[in-house]
Amino acid sequence: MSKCEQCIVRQFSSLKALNKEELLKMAECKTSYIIKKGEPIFEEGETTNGIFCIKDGICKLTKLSANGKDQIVKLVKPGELLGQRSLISEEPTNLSAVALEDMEVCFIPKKEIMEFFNENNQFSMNVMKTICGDLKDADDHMVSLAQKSVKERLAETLLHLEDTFGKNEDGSLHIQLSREELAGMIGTATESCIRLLSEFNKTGLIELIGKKIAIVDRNKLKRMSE
Amino acid sequence: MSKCEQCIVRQFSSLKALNKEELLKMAECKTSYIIKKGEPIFEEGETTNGIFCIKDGICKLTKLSANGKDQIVKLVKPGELLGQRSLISEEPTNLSAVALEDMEVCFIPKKEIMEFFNENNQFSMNVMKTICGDLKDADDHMVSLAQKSVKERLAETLLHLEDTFGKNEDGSLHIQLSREELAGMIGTATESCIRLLSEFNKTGLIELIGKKIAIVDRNKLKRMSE
DNA sequence: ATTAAAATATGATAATTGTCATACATTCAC
DNA sequence: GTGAATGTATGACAATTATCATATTTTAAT
Repeated sequence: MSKCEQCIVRQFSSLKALNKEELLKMAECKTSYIIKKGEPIFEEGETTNGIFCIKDGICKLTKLSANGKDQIVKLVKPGELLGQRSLISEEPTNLSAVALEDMEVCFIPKKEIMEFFNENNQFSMNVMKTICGDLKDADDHMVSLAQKSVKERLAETLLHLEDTFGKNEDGSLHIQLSREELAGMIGTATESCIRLLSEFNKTGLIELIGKKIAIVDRNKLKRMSE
Repeated sequence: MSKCEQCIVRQFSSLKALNKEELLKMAECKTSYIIKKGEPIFEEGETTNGIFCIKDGICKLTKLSANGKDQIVKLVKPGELLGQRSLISEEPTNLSAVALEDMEVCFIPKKEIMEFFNENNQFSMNVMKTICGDLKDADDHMVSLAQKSVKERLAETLLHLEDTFGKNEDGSLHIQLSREELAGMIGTATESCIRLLSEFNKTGLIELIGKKIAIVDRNKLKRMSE
C-alpha cells in the first residue's frame, strides 16, 4: 500500500491540510484503482459512500439529458477530488464520472472523510472552497450557454481547454476529446461542432491535425469568444 | 433591534443550528434593511463582508453577460442566505442580487459568521449543504440550457415557478417577473419569450391575465418540458 | 388628466442551428 | 489483411431562434 504522505498530487488538493497522523490513517483505509480510458468511476444515481482522489489522468463529469445526449458539466484533473458534493448532501451522485485517459484514483471511505471534516477545520474549509469554486464556474458556464452562440462557445471552450490542460509539442491540445464530447461540452449537435471546427480551420483560427486540434490564432479566437 | 431568536424565517435557513447564545450575539451585530422592489442588495464585483438573511420578499441573482443581457442564475426566497459563496471563497460576489418585491433583509458581518462557522459544526454543515444544493441545481440548469429548446425551457420554468413560489387566488403565478426577466431566466430573446407565451395561451396551456401568467394544463406543460 | 416612457405583442425576415443523408477515414476484432 | 463498426466530414434542407420594425397597452411623471 503506497503512502499518502508521499503522494505528490495531495499537495494540489484539499487534502494538503491533513496532518501526519491523518495521512497515515488515510493510507490505511484508502483503496487504489486503475481505470481504463472510457470506463466509469461512478455513474449518475450511484451512492459512492466516499470520495475519490485523482492521482493521474483526466475524467469528464457528465449528466444524461432527457434527449439522450451526455452533457459534459466539468472536466477533472489530477489532484482534484470527486464525489464531495454528494457526500455532503448525503445523496446519490447527480453526475457520472468517465475516464478520458487511463487513470489512477484512490478511494477514501466516507467514515474517514467525515472524521477529517469534523476534526480538521482547514480541511473542511478547503473542501468548501473548491465546491464554491465549482459553483462559480457553473454560474459562468450557465451564462455562457444561455447567452452565447455556438460559435462563441466553441472558441471559448478551445481556449479553456488549452489553458487548463496544455498542449503537445505539435501545438495540439493535450486533452483528447472526440467531436461528440466537444459538442457535449458546448451544448450543440456533433455535426454543428464538426462544421464549425472546419470553418475555424479554413479561416486560420485553428489547425486540424487528424483528430487533434491546435490553436493557431489565440487572439482572434479570444475576440471571437466574446 | 428585533430579536433573532423569535425570527420565524430562521427556522428555514442554515441559521436554525445556532444556539441561544449565538442568536443573542447575532441580534446584537446584525443590521436590518428594507429594500424596495427593483433595488439591488449588492452588485456583481462588490465585496460584501458578510451575509444577508432574507426575512421577506423574493430577489433574483443575476450575472451580466458579454452581450449586455442579464442572465438570472437563481431566485431566492425568504429564509435563504445570500453571499455565503463569496464569503467562503474570500472573493467579491460574482452575481448581483436585485429585489423582485419589497424586501426585508438582515446583514450579519463576516466576523460573527466566521465565528459560528468555526465553533458550530452543525451550522457550517448546513451552509455547506445549501451550497451543494445550489451546485446540483446549477448542474441541472446547465444541462437544460445546453440540451433543451426554448419552448421546453419555458414550460419547465413556468412549472418550477409555480412549484417554488405558489400561485394567487386567480391561479396566476405568485412571483411577478417581467417578460424580459422570464426571458433572462430561460436564456432567450424577450420577443421569443413573449411569442411562446402567446402560443401557450392559444393552445390552452396557460392563461395570460394581463401581465400575469396562470398555468391551466399542468400535465401537458410537464410533457412539453421534456 | 395628459403625455412620455416602458412593457407587451405581433409580423416579416434573416441568421443560426439541428436533422437526415451520405461519403470518407480510422480503428478494432478476427 | 479484411470487413465491420465507429468517428469525422460535408451537403441539403428544415426547424428554431434572433433581430428589426411597428403597434398596442400599461405605467409613471408632471
